[in-house]
Amino acid sequence: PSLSNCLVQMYGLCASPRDAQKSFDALPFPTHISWTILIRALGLNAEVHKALEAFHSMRNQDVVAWNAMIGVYVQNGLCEDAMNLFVKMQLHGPTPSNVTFVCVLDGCSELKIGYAIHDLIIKFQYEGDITVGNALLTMYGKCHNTSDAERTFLGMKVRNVVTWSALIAQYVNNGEEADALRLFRVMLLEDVKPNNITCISVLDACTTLGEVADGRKIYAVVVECGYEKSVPVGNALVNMYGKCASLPDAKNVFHRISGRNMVTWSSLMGAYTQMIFYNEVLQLLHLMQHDGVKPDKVTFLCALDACAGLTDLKAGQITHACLVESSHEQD
RNA sequence: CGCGCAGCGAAGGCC
Repeated sequence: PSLSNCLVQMYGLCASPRDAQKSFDALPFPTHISWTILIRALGLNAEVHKALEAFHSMRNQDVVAWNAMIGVYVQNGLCEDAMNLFVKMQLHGPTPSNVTFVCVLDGCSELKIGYAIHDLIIKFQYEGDITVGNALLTMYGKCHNTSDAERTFLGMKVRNVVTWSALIAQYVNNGEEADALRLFRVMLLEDVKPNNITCISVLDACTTLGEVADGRKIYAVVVECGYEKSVPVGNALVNMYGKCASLPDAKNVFHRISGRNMVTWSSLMGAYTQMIFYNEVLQLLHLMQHDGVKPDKVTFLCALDACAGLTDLKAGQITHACLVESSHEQD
C-alpha cells in the first residue's frame, strides 16, 4: 500500500499524471494519504480539473487534503479558485492549519485580501508560527508594501534564515536595494548564517546598484560560508562583476565554477558585451557548445546582438545558421 | 509515511 503511494508520487514528480492515476486506481483501499498524493501528482502536472475530481471523490477530506487542493490552485495560478475554496473550507470544512494560511498567502497578491487573511491568522492564533510569519511578510512584499513586511518582521518573536532572506528578497524586488544590503549587515552582526539564496539576493542588489565594493565583501562571505561551488551563486557573482565592469573578476569566478550551465555562459557573455568585446562574445558561443552546453534563446540574443554591434553580416549569418541548426536539434 | 514558508539565476525591444 505505501509502495503504491510511492509509485503515484514518483509518476507525479516525473510528469506522468496518467501513470500516477493508473497506479492509484490499482489501490484497493486508498487512504487519505493516497488521495492527497494523487491530488498533488495531478496538480503538479496542471491537471487541475482531475485534481478537483479526486478531491471530491474522497470522503471526509481532512485538513491536509484541503490544503493540497488549495495549493494546487495557487501553483497553477488560479488564485481566485484558491480563495473560494478557502472560504468554503471555513463554512463547512476542517479548521485551517498553519499550512492552510501559508498556501492562501502564497496565492494572495491583493493587499486588501491580504489584510483580511492577516485578521484570520490572528483569530486562529497562528501569529506566532514562524512559517506563517515568513509567508505573511512575503505576501506584503509581493503587494509592494515593504513597510508592513518590515512590521511583520519586527513583530516576529522567532526568526530563522528564511525570515531574513525573505525580507531581503522583498527589498530587492521592490527596488530598495540599499535596505537589502543594510539588513544583510545586521543579519551578519546577529550571527545568523546566510544560505546561498540570501547571498544571491544581496549579490543581485549589488548588481543593480553597481556596488562592486559591497559585492566583493559578499564574495568573501560566500567563500567563508562555503558556497563558492554553488552554480547559482557563481552565476550571480559573474553577473555582478560583469555589470560592475570588472571583467577580470567575472572571468576568474567563471573559471572556478564547475558544472557551468547556459546561464553561467550567458552571464559571462553579458560581461563581455558590457565592455563591447563582441568578438569574444561570439567566441564564447562556440566555446560553450564545445563544452557540451546547449545555447538557448537568451544566448543567441546575446550573440546576435554582438553581430549587430560589429555590423558584421558574415558573423550574423553564421550565428543565424547556428541558431537554425540548434533549433533542429531539439529533443 | 500525504499538504506548506524566502530565491527562481542570464539577454534584447517599446514607453
